[in-house]
Amino acid sequence: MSLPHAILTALLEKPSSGLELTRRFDKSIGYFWSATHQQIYRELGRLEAEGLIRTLPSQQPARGQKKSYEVLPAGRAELARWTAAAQDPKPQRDVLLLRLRASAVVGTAGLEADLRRHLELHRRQLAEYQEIEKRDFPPDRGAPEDRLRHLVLRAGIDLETFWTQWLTHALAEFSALPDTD
Amino acid sequence: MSLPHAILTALLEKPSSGLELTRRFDKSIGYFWSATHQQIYRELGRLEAEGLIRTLPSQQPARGQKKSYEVLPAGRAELARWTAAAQDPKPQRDVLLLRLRASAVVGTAGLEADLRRHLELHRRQLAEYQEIEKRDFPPDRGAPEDRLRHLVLRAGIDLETFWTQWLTHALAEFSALPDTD
DNA sequence: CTCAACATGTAAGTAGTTACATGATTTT
DNA sequence: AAAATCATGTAACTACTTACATGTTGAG
Repeated sequence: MSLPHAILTALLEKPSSGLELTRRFDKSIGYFWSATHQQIYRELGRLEAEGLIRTLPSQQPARGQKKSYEVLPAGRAELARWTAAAQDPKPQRDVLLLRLRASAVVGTAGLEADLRRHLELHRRQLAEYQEIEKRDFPPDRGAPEDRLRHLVLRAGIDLETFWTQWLTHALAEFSALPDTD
Repeated sequence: MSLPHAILTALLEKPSSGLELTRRFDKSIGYFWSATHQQIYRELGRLEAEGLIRTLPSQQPARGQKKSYEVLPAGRAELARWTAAAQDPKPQRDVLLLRLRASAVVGTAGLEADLRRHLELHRRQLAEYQEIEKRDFPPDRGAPEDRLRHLVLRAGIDLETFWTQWLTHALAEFSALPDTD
């Protein structure tokens, strides 16, 4: 049950319409919680039905017409409750590691090329994060909210750094491997 | 569509029954692809219907009675195909980072305790991985399959190392933060 | 003979994905 | 007036989760 809370956070940062939220989920929040526009519209409907958000006044609801939402006090309270509540980490799911393990059994043919591709993708993502860090988080210590957001970005940067290093190491191992296929 | 391939890999490593697979998914493969026994039984049924696996001969199927499976040639071929096929990395989903971002808006009350708990969990997981590394992967270079499996374990170790470091850093930031709640 | 542990399964619900539908507004 | 883009939505499907059901085997 995280998508509704991701949306509440985004709406508290700035009231938005469904499509605007979708765009913001394509960057920023979407870096660690992705969502499609279908998910978002459905969830906006639910949140409104539960009285956690409402459409901005002075907007007639109509298909094809923009409809912006804002968070109600009950929504903010629910978000605070959820943020503070203990939650166990979800078990990892990583397809690439699974494929590597499978390749130990059925051979590594074809896998190396995709590792290379992933390395390139992670390098690009890392560069994008570093760009954001340079732009939005100058070295002087900012307001507490900014320091928290910087922490989140740091996690993204460090994770992408891990992947680029690990993939580089994996590719080096691959080239030292006899062709097993 | 990764679960069936995780199961094929596990069965190729060693023919097993549903419960045995469940146990192995609680460690080893489950470290990066978790699954419950319900998922596994359902998937075993599908894989058998598709002709990718079969029950070991000399076993009468009966409820409550152990039923072991082995991979058929078609199953091995499908696993090899899937391993070699290019796949985009799935977008990240991390609840803890989402909660941290929410805390920038609704306050950090309660979150610190859970960060501490997560740090402890990741430390334990890291210790477990390092134990496995010491036991199963001695420093001399083993067979190619072992080197591939070691690579997978290295990813687990490095990821847990990242989390312990990042959480330590985050907690240090927290204690330097004014109470915003 | 009862109880715990082993073993396989069914049912119902939630979350996420993919494909498609429809109206409104702006551009050419 | 046609095409592109903006904007909101429906429908169907797949994967995963949670709760429960049922039979078998071995220990005390």
